[in-house]
Amino acid sequence: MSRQAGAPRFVFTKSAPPSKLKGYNKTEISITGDTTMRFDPLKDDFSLPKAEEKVLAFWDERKVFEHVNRMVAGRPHFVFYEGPPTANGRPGIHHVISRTVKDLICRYKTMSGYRVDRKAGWDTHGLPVEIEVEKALGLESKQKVVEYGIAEFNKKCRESVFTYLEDWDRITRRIGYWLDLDDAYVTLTDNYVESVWHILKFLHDKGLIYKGHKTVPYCPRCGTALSSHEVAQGYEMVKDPSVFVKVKAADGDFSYLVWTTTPWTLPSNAALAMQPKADYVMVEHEGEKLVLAEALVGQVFDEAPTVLEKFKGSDFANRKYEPMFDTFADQKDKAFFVVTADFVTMDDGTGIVHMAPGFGADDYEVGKEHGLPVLQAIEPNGIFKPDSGKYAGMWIKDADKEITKDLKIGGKLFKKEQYEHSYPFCWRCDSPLIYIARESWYIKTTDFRQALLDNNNSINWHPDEIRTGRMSNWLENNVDWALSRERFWGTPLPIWICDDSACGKQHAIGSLEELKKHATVSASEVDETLKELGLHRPGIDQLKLKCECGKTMTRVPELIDVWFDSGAMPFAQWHYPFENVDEFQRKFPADFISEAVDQTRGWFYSLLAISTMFKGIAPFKNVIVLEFILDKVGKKMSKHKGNVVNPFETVDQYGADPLRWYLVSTSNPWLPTKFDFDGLAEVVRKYFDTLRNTYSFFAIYANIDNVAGRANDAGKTVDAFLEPMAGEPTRFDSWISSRYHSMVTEVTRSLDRYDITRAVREIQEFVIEDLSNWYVRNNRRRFWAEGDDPSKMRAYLTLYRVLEGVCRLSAPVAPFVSELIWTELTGTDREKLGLPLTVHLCDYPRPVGSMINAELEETMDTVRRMVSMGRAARSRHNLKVRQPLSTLMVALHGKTDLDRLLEYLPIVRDELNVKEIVESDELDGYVTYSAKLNFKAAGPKLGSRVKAVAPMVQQLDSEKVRAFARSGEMELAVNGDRVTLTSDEIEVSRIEREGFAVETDAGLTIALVTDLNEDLLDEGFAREMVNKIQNMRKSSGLDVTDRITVALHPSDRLKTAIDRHEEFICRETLADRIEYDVDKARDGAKVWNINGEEAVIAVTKA
RNA sequence: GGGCCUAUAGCUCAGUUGGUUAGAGCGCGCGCCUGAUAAGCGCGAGGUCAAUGGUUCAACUCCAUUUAGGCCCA
Repeated sequence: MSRQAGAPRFVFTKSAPPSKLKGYNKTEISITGDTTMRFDPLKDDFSLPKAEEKVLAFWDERKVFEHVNRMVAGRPHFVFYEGPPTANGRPGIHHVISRTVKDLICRYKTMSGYRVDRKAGWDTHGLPVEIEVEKALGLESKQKVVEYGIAEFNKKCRESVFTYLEDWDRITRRIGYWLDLDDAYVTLTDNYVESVWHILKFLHDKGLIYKGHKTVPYCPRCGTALSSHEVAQGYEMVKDPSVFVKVKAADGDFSYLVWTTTPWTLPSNAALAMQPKADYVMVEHEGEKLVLAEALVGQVFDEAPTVLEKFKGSDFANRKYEPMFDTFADQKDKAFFVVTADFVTMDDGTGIVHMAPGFGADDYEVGKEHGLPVLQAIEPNGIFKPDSGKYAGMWIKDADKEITKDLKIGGKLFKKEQYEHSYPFCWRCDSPLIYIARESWYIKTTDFRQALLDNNNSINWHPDEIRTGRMSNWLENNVDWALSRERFWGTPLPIWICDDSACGKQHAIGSLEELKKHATVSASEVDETLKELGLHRPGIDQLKLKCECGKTMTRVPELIDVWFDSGAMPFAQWHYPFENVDEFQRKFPADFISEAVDQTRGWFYSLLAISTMFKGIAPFKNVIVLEFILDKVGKKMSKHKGNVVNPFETVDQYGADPLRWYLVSTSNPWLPTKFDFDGLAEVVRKYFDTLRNTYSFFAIYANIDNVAGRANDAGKTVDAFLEPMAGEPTRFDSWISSRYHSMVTEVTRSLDRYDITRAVREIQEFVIEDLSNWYVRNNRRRFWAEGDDPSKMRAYLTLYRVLEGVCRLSAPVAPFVSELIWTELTGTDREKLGLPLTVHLCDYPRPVGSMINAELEETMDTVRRMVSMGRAARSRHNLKVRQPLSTLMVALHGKTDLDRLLEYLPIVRDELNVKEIVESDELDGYVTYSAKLNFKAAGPKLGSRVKAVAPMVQQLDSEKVRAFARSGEMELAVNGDRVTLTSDEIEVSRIEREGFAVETDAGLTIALVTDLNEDLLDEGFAREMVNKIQNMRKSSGLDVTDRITVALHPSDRLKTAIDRHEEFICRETLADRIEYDVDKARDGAKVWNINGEEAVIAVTKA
């Protein structure tokens, strides 16, 4: 969207005549659209979500993100890596928290003087993508994909990965996550793949990539092996058949009792395994002789059978048996005998294990030792092979039943039960996984175990338990990385093997250039072959290499694990080492990353493993590990539970800032967060409304004095304009400044430690409690002063500075509201005045030590406590604050110095509406003393005598405690010993005696004198009158500055009071005069009961 | 089966190196205040700090076991 230079976007209106706007150009920077020379109070029809949209429009129009990036270009780098999501699913609420955390840290570091580049990234390969496309195309198996055509299929995959790109861009933008989406790294690009190839070649040429024959968890439906972290995601409790089979010995008149939970593997049986050291027995059961482990007899038989003979497992070694099925009858010479193996346990079953080396890791290993054949009656897709007899073409789970039935018919079934255990299913398609011996490529990560552990320890994990616990455990149990995948859409494994098996040479290709150099066809033919899909199947498969031996080489058919793609991003995002070598060096390793805890074995591991192997160091220094977001009752969010929170709707309703604030303030991001809309609404009410109202208060009064307009006329910032007019700071001003800087200390310290929640809570507490509920509340009157009263100007300046600081302080968390209020506050021509265009370019507040006055803060605490106690005393004695009382008596018990409090007593006087405050020891008469041992102080000194001393102290009578309170020392006899206790070791408390308005708290007792005389009553009536008139002003819709006329018909008692306080009443209510001819029927007239006296009151605009 | 985390008021969360009266906000009841605030203030009800055992003068806190939930690994 472009517009002509100088063309105004808004028309100047009403109270801001152009003549007053010399050198001012608020149109350039107005977010709210209020172009007048004033602070927009953000009142009335204010809507947070709408205001955020305006901020977004401002960011867009002024290209604020790009502007920020330009302005910080010369600064030191703070390196951030974006973990790439896949855009073939919709973004959810959990993406909002992860993006909030990332954005927050990046904004904080930017404001703290760093340059933070925020390169986006997209993960575009892998099985999840293929599954989606298969579903869309209705392809049910790998074979169907081949029939459909790999080229067409992969083209669809390439389109699919950006299906929801628009949603992702939209949520990213809407929640204010500043990310460079235009310069994203994309794992499917040739440049990216080429960098990955470079690393793979590096590893291959170091001998770290090998081809193994291993038993892998394999999804028959997806047609691929799964990595361990994929398998882990799919465990479920299921009931499987548990069958006990009688296997006839070939050399004796008995049967081995064999147990399995996978009957479909029985036709692929090659041997039986027994524990060599364990005891076995031969028992007689229904006329048959059965062999099983002695330890398991009780579990297998309901009634103990007769034991005929005892053996050791080793006694059966190498003894032949008759195969259960004739599928592999031709293997008779090599198979079907008993082996002994240590892995056989006595935990369950019969102690005799059915061995199918084709379908089990232990079976395979043991089989290799004993030279057993790998018998596989089924295809990897879970279907029985055509030559496997009657089961041919049958699905394994169906075959379970058939096989069991056949065993029964053949008299070979001993018994059949259901067995409940946890079994892995494919995390994508939910098919049961099978363990099957496959050829697969591996990376020897086990060679780096120690380096991985060391590098892991160099990382600051938040929380630290991940480093010491979960990640360390995982690394200690590291197994070689199963790299290859037998699929279609992914980075091809760049290894070519000579077609001549006698030669068998392998060649890993590390670049496109190298590929062209070694290809059997010309460079341009290579380009032509790869034109359509780049470095992907099927084009890449067609390219052959020339082998040194003169023959041709063919690429292996496999792709690589998609985790390798994302783990290679520190390098591949720059197309390193082919380009951007400097860029890479500046940005490796990362200072900060953040993802959810499920990435421990995913991205966190793949990053760490690749960087460790390739560069020897950890690829990131700090990481915040996020927990999941659960629903309100703590259940995991999932589509079929219908408890998924839609981030778009949530943001539209509540606003992005409250959502961000809520997510990071409600609990630490590394704890599971229970998402609750009520909590979110509370954040809006408690924090955002309070902050906005505090700002509005400033805006309303500052506008009455035309502060913004006059500052602009003077060509000054608001700050610089107010400063010379401001009087000396009051103690209140100094206090709020001190509190502000103390809070900044806490916030920056927390953020530097990545303790986001702590920081946000500090800000929130400060704004609500200190700024709004104490500073503004107690200083309102100063804002009402006429003219350029110095105290008022100081109050403006103080409040202005704190608000401006809070905006900068909260900008990383709440980027919209901060921007909105900050631009309003500084709303003259910021750039001309040397201010940044946006709050996000400001320096982050740093505490100024000289502004902090700990003593002042402590004293104010006491004052607040005093007020709070006074209110409690009034409340309990039913004394309204509007009724003045003569005297507040205060007794300070040593700890606080009254001299320090003196200056604040007017505050207390106002808050509690008393005429005078006196310090008095006389309070002793109003209270009863009691004492309690201070265990923390006295415990270490007294040790086990605590138990004896504590009740003695508690039982001291009021007089003794009072004496102690004065002397500060006490001697007690404990079991013959004399113990001296000092004032630190005993807590004295005072309890109000019946009939007095007394409150007491540590170090402080107050008493209200509750006697009322005529003068006090008169003043009480006058205050009531003011209150009623103010209420009527408000309800009749008068403006706060309108002058009024008051018409009254009071009782005689009231009239006396009004006469004596007429001036006070008029001043407080902005009344020009009070008339005494009120017509009860007149519009707006109301009858009030005032402390038992009646009055008719009417209010009209003068 | 193993590792890590979590369990505190009806709800969401604090709780320092162990110290006896376990706090806050929301919600609830009563009262007050209001010339910024859909706010605020005061009082009240509401807790076997998941359970059991141990260490200690003293345990929400440290140790062990158990239960429930979460994540990860088998």
